[in-house]
Amino acid sequence: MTHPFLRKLQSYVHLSDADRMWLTEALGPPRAVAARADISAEGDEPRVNVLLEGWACRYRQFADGRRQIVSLLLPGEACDPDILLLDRQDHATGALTRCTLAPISGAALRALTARSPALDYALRREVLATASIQREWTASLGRRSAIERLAHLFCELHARLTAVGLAQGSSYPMPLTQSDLADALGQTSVHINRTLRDLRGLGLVSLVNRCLIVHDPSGLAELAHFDAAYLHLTTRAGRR
Amino acid sequence: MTHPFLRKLQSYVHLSDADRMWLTEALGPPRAVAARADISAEGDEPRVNVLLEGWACRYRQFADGRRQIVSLLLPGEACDPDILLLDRQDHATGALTRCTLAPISGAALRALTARSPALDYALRREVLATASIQREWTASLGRRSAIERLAHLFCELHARLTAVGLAQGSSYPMPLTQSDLADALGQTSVHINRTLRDLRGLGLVSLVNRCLIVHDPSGLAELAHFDAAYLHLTTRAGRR
DNA sequence: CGGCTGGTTGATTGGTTTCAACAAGCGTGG
DNA sequence: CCACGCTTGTTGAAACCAATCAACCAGCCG
Repeated sequence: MTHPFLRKLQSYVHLSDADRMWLTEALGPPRAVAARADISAEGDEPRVNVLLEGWACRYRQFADGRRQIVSLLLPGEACDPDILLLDRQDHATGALTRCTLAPISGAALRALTARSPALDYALRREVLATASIQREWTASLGRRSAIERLAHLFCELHARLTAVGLAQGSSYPMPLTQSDLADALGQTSVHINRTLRDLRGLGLVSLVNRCLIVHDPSGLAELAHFDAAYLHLTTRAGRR
Repeated sequence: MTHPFLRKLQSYVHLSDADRMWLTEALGPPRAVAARADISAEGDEPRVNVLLEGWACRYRQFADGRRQIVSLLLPGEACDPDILLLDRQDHATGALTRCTLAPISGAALRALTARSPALDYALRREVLATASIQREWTASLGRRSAIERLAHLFCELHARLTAVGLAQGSSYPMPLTQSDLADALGQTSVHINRTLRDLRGLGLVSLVNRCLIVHDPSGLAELAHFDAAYLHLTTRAGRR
């Protein structure tokens, strides 16, 4: 059974059978985390976890209750391996749905990258892609309107989920609540609701049963000015 | 003469004399870039440059002219070394003032990290700090009000400039125009102007002659809810 | 049944943008 | 030398996008 972490890394580079075996062996015993529970808190000792199932996020919470989701973590994604260099985490990680995640120890990680140049490359590239996504979010929050922002996120999620084989054609699971979307896009849930209605009214998407259906992918991409280059997925693997 | 790149890396970890020599030797011949000129464009072949003098930024420019400055680069900072793994840049880099920068080749970089664990650590830590700053900017753009955002940026710049020895006490050079600030904070220059006036009215800062004077550092930090932890500067070196 | 979460809609407020005009500084060229 | 254009900063008035406040509904679960 190929897990999404393999799929994700293979969207960057071809992995040999040995690579795949090593990578799978490096994962510790998976553990489950309840929806809405914290995976790690600010100030914790850093640890590297790979998300095998479910959606999670990095977030910052302010004293007065305001919350900003800083990045979304989808199945097959991990937190930055280099984070082990720090002695305390600078942000919290939370489960948005029920999640299962597998730890990788620092030693296992070092062994992996020492053994396989391909894995080393794939892991570094994952870090670069994460940074690039973070920059794109910065640009979105700074300069895109509400409807562009939401459309852009939907496009991004479509591409990222497709890369790990979790999208069915032009629709995909959408477990986020409107509040979660609001916290990710720097808005209120009320306004997300209205923007969602507008997108529906334009015939671009509909959201039923926690599942997003993109009726007009190119229309959505055009509205959002979406260009998938920043995700750094290799087109072949990324497409399917 | 110690250059700011040394200062910056030493704010993370102690470097031996050999480390300092190796690092200095790794830098190629410095070149000057005019203010407002591009250092690299989207789609360029990636190269690692260290900024020795002047301020620069990473930015994204949309087709309709909207611009978002995604991160600021201060003297002593470099672009992500791992970027060499990619075949095209996903963002543009521009000089905000006249800059001088020195290239580091991939080979020189590999030699450095192979020779010195301290340098390897410092460079990785620089990457982590950059990522952390990027997350903080995301949080700022998403959830902070105009005045908090500006105050937070001023606090951040004070800490970062202090780390490379470019702040004089509680004031520092501020070469950014109000338009630049607007593009960094996701606002219009008109509103930056008004927000600046508000900060001045509160007696927190004043901005004269391209130099920012912080009259009430703790008041400014309190308004911004600023906590320097995310910069990952070691306190001693960071303080000076 | 009652309480809770998540979604929906309307009315109102308010922070920020947009548009517009103008002043100050500064380099350039006639 | 001064006129001119250009950039940067400043301020006012109006328009607008999104937040806030509030009410209500549906589904779910103890």
